[in-house]
Amino acid sequence: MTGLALPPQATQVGLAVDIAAFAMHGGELNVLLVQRGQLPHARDWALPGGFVQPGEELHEAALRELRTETTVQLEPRHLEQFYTFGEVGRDPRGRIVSVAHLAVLPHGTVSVSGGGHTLEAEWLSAHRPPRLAFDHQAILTRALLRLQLRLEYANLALEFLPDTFTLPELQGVYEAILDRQLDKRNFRKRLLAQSILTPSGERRSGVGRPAQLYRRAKNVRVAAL
Amino acid sequence: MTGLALPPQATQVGLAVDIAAFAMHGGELNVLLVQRGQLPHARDWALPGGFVQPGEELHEAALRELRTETTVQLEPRHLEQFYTFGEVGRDPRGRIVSVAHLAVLPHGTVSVSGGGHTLEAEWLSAHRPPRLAFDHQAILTRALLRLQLRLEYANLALEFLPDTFTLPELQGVYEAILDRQLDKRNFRKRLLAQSILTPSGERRSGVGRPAQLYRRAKNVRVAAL
DNA sequence: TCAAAAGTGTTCGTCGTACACCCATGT
DNA sequence: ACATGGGTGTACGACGAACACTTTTGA
Repeated sequence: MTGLALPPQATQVGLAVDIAAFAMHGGELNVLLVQRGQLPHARDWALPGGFVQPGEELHEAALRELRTETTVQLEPRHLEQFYTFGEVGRDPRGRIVSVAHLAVLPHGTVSVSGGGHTLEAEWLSAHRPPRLAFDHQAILTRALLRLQLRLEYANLALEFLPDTFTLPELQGVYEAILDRQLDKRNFRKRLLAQSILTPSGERRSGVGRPAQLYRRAKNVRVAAL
Repeated sequence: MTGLALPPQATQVGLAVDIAAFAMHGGELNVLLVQRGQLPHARDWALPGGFVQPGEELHEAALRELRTETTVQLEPRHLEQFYTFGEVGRDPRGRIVSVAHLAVLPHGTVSVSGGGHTLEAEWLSAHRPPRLAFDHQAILTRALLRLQLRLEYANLALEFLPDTFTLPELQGVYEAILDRQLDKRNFRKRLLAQSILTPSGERRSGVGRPAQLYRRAKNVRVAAL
């Protein structure tokens, strides 16, 4: 670091992050929402988020807000910035620019509750959410688009599931994210052809015929960008 | 707007925009670079950019910086934000977060020269640029990736050309952006099948056989996101 | 034996890719 | 006539979409 100073024309704005955190619950794609405890928009639902602190990286701020505004314990399996919302009038408190992030939380991330400045935190339907504060509906819509894009040519669906899972479960994740039904035979053919799955040898019992369990093949990573 | 104030924990950071502006010159994809006139990185090449002003939208700031740092007259045919660079140490002057934009300038945007705080502005090779200041090489690389993505399923290539153009010229734009050769027959088949082009009836003479001129079909718009 | 969920193959259309020769003009 | 760049068609493989019945288990 040199001793150079910020030039005077450097506009100072509030820098925030908002997080659209997704997880699967009961076959539905859910998004993590908090109920605001402060003005503006007190008692309205909103995406978790908050101001970036000095010296804090953007993704660190996103992780911190997830942990302090909700009681999510597990680390996100995936976290990426996807768009920056900076429209002048988007926040009544002044010029606040928000770098929006998309997070995928692993299976088992169930119990959440409010913390910090929030009254409550809940997993709610991502495709049919309640009315949201600020421009958070626009942020959520864009997050869903990005998630659907990623599904196709990264393998983000695996991040929603535990280590071992069945093909019908994986298909359920795809269907919940795309919000439409898929053909079972085509889905299996396509997924198995990618050879990103290895059968674990075990089977999962329940009602009906037991399903083969799979796990992520070695050397398979989530694609970037 | 209400009288609500920014909460005290709202970190103030410098908010900037940087622009990767592309155009075709002599069959090569060029990017608009400026030579810095100030520290840090004085005399180094950099992407045009600067601080967002109070009450100014992000895309307005990008347009303003293009106009003041260079003498580009024409309006960009396409302008989109593509990533926000906010790493703590990316600028020695302090915490500066930059919303990076991708711009496409139309054909005929040739003469540029420095203005404002820049010594010089030039169109230089986008795929083989000189050494760049700050993290601008990373920004440029990401801009190129985004441009290549857009090429496929928006029709951004048309924005690089004048109203009427020949198919070999359009193919040249594709090849310059993708930085590889394409097959002439396959290219024509694919483009004509999209029915986004209509023959203008005229032909362009020169050396060799005259080429059919095309123009963008009515009702064809550049796709969003 | 029945209900419930898992598993399996084929056909067809579309799309990308590889590949070589003739055509129209200016000099 | 020749050099220069424009224009054309076919064959093949890969991939996505549509579509119905059999298998395995627990109750």
